[in-house]
Amino acid sequence: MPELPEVELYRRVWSEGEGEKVLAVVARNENSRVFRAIDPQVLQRELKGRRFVNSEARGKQLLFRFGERGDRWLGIHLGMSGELRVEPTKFTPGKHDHLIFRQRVRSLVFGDQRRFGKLQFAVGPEPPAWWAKLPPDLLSAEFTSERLAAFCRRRQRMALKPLLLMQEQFPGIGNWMADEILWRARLAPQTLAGALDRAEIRRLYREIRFVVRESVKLIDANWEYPKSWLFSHRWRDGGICPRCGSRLTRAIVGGRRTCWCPVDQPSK
DNA sequence: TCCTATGTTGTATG
DNA sequence: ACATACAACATAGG
Repeated sequence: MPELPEVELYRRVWSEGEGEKVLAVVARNENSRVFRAIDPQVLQRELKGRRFVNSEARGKQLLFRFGERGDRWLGIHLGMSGELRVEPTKFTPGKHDHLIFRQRVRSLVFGDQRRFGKLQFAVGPEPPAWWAKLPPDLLSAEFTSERLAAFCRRRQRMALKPLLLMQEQFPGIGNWMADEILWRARLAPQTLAGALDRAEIRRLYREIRFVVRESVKLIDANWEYPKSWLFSHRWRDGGICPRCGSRLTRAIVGGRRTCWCPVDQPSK
């Protein structure tokens, strides 16, 4: 169930194998939904014997580059339950392990229990179109508060919670990050995007950037964050706001589980 | 048994 | 055509 920082963590896991060849490509459960966009046999033919060059994460999307010319591109979206692991060269794959790259001293494994994940592949000198057309990174100069304001105007009837989950504008933001951002910006999740004034847009912008930047910096191996964040208090009923001590509210907003502080984030 | 799940997408509706 | 809402996808765990 990875969001931006967890996806980046997974990228780093596989990066241990960068610079080394893929000796064998093992695709299992070939009818699995994770292969809906590619033919696993093409993957085997095109990547066997190729060097794993490098990798990049943008939002929840991952891109892995292979080949002496760097012209083989593997895209991975982890969906709800995807994971990337490193295992010994010879290990017995589990039921949910769909793709394995065997290298000299390790195996790179893609597993996905619920199979909402998606693999993509392309050959060419440049990153493929589905990668190049991804929206600007939230920490880039392209993501400005003016851009955020324009999006809020266009989606003025949408509540902030589902708004922040729209990957076309907020790549990498997921359910917990959206709650964290709104809590820090002191905005109720049901607030309509079109109702924000200039100062509120500014706050939302600042906290989007803060949560993206700091979560990547602070995430640990257990996927945990400081207790001063909303993060660890939002999962179960009865949680307490780590800022003001009030009882947190949990409800479905925009179809998704949402947690907020009714005192710090009052409805208008 | 029933309910839940950190995501995306296709379809229906206005 | 555009914006919005929601079921569907597949599976395991509490």
